[in-house]
Amino acid sequence: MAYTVKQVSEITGVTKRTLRFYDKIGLLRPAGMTEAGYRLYDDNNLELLQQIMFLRELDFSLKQIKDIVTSSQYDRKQALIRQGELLNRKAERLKALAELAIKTSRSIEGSVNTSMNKKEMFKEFDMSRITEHKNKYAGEVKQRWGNTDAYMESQAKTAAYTEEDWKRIHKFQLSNVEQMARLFKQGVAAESDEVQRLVKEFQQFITDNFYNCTKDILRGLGEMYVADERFKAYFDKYAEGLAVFVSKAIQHYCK
Amino acid sequence: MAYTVKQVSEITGVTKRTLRFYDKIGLLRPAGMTEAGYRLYDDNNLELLQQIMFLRELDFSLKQIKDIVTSSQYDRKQALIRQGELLNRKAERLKALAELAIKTSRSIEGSVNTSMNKKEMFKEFDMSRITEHKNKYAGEVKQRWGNTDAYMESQAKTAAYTEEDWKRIHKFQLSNVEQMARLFKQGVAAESDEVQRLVKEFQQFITDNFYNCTKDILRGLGEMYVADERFKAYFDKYAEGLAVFVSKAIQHYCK
DNA sequence: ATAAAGGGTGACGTAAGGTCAGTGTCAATA
DNA sequence: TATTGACACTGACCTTACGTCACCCTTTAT
Repeated sequence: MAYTVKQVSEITGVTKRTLRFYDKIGLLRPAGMTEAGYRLYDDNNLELLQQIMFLRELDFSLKQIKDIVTSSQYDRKQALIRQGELLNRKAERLKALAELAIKTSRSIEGSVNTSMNKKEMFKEFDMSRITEHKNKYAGEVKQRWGNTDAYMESQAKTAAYTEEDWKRIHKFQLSNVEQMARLFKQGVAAESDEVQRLVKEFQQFITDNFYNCTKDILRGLGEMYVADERFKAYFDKYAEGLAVFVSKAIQHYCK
Repeated sequence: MAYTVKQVSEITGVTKRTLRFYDKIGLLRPAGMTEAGYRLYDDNNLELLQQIMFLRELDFSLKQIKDIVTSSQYDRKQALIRQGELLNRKAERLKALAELAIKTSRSIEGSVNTSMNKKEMFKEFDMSRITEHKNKYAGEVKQRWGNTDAYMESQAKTAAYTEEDWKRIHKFQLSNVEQMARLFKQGVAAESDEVQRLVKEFQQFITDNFYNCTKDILRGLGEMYVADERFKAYFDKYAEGLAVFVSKAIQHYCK
């Protein structure tokens, strides 16, 4: 079953522009294209789109949504159940707000001011409880990702690497650490733009060649560089104290 | 009771930046200013802010909110009651979505595809019911505003009209309706250019001689021409069914 | 064969703030 | 009295998630 943009738009209520946008940012890539470059969606696309819409309804940003649904840890069935819970929670918040509105309206006796407590007037608007759970949900996926998953992805990727690839990788790694060492010896701060740029390059490098290196994972690496003697030795070979320096730079970058 | 930005921010959960923004766009002007230019809010400001937050929760745009709360027709108590209803409606939509999520999750049996109907998968996302009511709410205020206001404008204008003016007015009205009747009898469609031109002339005529006849108001007139027996009789005197014809022409024009 | 309907890209616009830089003010403390 | 830290101000630019517009190409129906 292939659907054109228009059809998808009609089935789902999402505008054509939005579909093109989601394609562009890589959130929802159509399953295929015609020769003329027309987008063609399939049933999987529709299922994903439904997921996206649920998550949007819960006010996740598109970026977060992308992280969530592209995680290999992602299990649609489990996700739907969690989403159901969160939607209920949100509904309850709205119910409470509705009650507050009614209650407030009753506290207005004609022109007499039976004024409510000010804080009470805004109590139900508080979103922290929901936000907290949202973060937990977004986190749940990422957390596990960091551990088992990154490793497996890395294994899968590197299995196919040629000698050429490995050369390239070593070359980059060497260049990156040498630049770090140079700046470190020059006394440049770990928080400086130059150093931070190197950290960013490093993160991108890991992502490109091994696994999706999120900030959480990167932070983990940074900690390891000082905690694990082998890594520490590797860095300190270039300059005494470089491990700590790099670790600091990474911590700062991940804030 | 005067509150600083920080205090308001703490009581309501709205950020300082947002408060400044609302001030800038004229949505929530602080009751006073210190000599140094510090904003000072009072209890009325807080009440208004609560209103704003309710309306935001209902996804009204700030512009709409401004229109609503600055309307002369605005009655806070009534508004709170309406808002309570709308919030409940929104909560129910979320409940339905939650159920859909659960239902969808159950339709996934391991890897077996008990696929749901595609349209069903997106049914509950449809916002038209809520949007409709929202428009109604935003409209309600404007409606009354438009009417009473147009009426007063009209009164002011016509008070100064001479007999000469009235003759001119009657003449136009007669000519307009007669042309309508002629085209109608000839079987010309209500959507045709000729008829539409007459409608446009009519709108301009009202605007010039009575009050600013917006499309909204014109639409209202069109509805009245069939709903109100006296108007209906006036038109049907020229030709049986003319009232409906004119009404249709106006509806088409106002799209 | 031609028009209408649908598709494409790219550029620009918008709403509702967030973020940052630079500066002024107030209350309390040293 | 001087200073310091919290709080305030403005203005400029950044961001997200699209809408809108202009302009051009395909597909389908007549």
